[in-house]
Amino acid sequence: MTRKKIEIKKIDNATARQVTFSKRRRGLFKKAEELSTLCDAEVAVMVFSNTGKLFHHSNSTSSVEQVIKRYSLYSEKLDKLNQPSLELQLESSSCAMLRKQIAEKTHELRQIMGEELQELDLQKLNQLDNLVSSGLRRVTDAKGEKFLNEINFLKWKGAQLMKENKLLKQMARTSWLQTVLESSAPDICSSSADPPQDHDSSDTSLKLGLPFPN
Amino acid sequence: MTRKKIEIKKIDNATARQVTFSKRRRGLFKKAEELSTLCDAEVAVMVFSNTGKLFHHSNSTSSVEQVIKRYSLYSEKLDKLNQPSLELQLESSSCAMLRKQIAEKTHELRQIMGEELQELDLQKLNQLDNLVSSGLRRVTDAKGEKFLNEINFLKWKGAQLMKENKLLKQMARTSWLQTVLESSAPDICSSSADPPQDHDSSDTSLKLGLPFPN
DNA sequence: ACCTATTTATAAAA
DNA sequence: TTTTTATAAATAGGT
Repeated sequence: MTRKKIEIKKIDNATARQVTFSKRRRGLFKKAEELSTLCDAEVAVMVFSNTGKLFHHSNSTSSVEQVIKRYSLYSEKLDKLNQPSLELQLESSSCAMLRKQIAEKTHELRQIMGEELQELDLQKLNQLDNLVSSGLRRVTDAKGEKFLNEINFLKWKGAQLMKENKLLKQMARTSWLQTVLESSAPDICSSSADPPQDHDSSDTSLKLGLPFPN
Repeated sequence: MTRKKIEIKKIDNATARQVTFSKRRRGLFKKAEELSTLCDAEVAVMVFSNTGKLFHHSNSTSSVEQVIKRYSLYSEKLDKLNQPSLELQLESSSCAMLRKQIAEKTHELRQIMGEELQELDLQKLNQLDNLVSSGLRRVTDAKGEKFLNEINFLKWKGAQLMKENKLLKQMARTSWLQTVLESSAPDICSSSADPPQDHDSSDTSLKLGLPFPN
């Protein structure tokens, strides 16, 4: 654009092209800077040379990254381009895989619960039957064992309480006797004879096998 | 930059600023276009006006998005900015949710198959037992029905084949008789008496209830 | 990288 | 916004 007007088309001479690239790139960045300063605008410029080298510029108050981020808010296309990029692709595909796995497991669960069986052939049905049977056997066994354990524990606890109770009863009688012996008033006998009866009733509940005396 | 040289600082007059913004923006984009054409470069320019409006430009052979994508390959920062952005965040959290769901379903399946039952209390175990029982009942029922259907179908098919066979036998006898009557050589009788015996043997297999005569 | 003739961009005004 | 126009800025080609 001086000495001679040039046509705007690719410069054939590689050296000339490189020189022009440098000059005009600087000019472009300068113009960008001026625009952002004069008009209080946010400007970012990205340039890749034909050799693949990257040059970029943005106004001092923001980075190219910030401008790109802001740009992405305006562009639906950018999301589409970014989505299948690098780890996002993996993330997305892993998500799809996870969904598939869930679908499979859900289906498996349903078949085990006796739904959606039409698609299975005789052999598969038989296998499923065996599978669920063995599962049920294990669950039932576990249940039986746990119930037995619980029952045994309760029985043992009952027996313990019964023993304790017996002991307490004896002690109560003894202390009552002592109280009687220590005290010189004979008329107390009839009124303090009731408490041991309470002990008896709670003992009865234990003998009937109820979990707790109260 | 004509009529009067201006200082490069924010233009106070809003109208003048808007005019300059339009003109210089166009100038910037033109310069960008020229640079890309002359030097075979990839150029993208993004501009946000102080009012928040977006303008952008890129050379005709590529989009701003493409340039941003290429730029992001050079910038580690960009990934960090894009990763926690919009739907990717959702994607990531949904991924976590999906993983959780899979873990739950897997656990459920294992418990149904009689594993990892220690954590269940008596009531839960009983519920699980009932659940698996009802599932097994449905599976077993489905299996029984399917087997019966298959057996009935095979029986019916066998009966059909038996009928067909009988018919073929009759036809064969008839045609053999005709052959005998038509031919005047009496010594053929003994040698051509064998084929009907083959028919008989296949009949026998059907009568025994084997699925197919061969 | 510098020079400079010439083209381009653009500030101010309409 | 766009056009006009005088002038500043950018730059092609040469060194």
